[in-house]
Amino acid sequence: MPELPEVEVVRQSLDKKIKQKKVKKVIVRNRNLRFKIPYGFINFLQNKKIIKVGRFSKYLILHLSNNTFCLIHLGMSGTIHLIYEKKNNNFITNASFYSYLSLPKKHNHVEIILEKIKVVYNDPRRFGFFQIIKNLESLNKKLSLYGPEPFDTRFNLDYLLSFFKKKEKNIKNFLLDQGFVSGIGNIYASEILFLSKINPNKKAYLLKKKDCQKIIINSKKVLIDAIERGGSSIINFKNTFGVKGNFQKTFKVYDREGLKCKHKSCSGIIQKKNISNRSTFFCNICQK
DNA sequence: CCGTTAACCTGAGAGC
DNA sequence: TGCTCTCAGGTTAACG
Repeated sequence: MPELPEVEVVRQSLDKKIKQKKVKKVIVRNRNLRFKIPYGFINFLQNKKIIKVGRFSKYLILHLSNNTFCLIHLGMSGTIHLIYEKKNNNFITNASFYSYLSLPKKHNHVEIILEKIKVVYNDPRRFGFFQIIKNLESLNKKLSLYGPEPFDTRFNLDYLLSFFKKKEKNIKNFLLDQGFVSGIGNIYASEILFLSKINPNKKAYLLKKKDCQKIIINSKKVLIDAIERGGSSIINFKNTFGVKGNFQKTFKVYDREGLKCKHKSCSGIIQKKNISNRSTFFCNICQK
């Protein structure tokens, strides 16, 4: 589900609604996520204050009191929903809220109950995970394993050219490689390469300066546009209030197999090909 | 070191 | 209706 823009949309509403609130109770219904939720998880969160909600790449970062942190990764199908408390310990429950959202309630694996509001983590495929981090040093160490986000000044021409040197791997795979650049996923990789008129199969070492510049510019552009439109909702992405994003309505290539290329004066038809087990959409005519 | 593949899961939709 | 098959926003261990 979630690439950087979707995670950012979730972050914004989470931060607005749970910042400065204290964790009253934590319920773990199913600890078998991608990584098993550690047994100390509940005690770690309990009674801590959520200072703010941050994000790096596709991770949500709960900044907690005592300089501690909780990372949340949404995997493929994770969503986070906020539920308000009506009266004392009486949260708006199944009947109204869940039918309204058509949420598969059985996949609510974790609940974090705060003052007047609770955070519910729902994830049918269980590819997402939680991670507790005990100090700032450990957080930085963990995040340093990832490449810069496209917005980072380190994501520049020199960086791309030196990274691509002698690399046989195709550019599509590089955009998905979180050690190279973090935050881009399968949808936005296709979109970025389309705008840049670069063929996803192109080997990285063959890319020219101009190509790299286009990739840098369009990576930022695509992600920012997507954030502004509330992310992309293909199957089940929803923000914390159960509302879908809109970026999928403006896809230029993703999910457009067999349709006309959207570049001006190009007569191409969008193709779908499997590259490294991921669907990839592109125009064979204008993406060289 | 480099690049690719399979595996982790559930559910939706297509085709028969 | 129901069965089988394919596919889905991510990551990573294991392999050649």
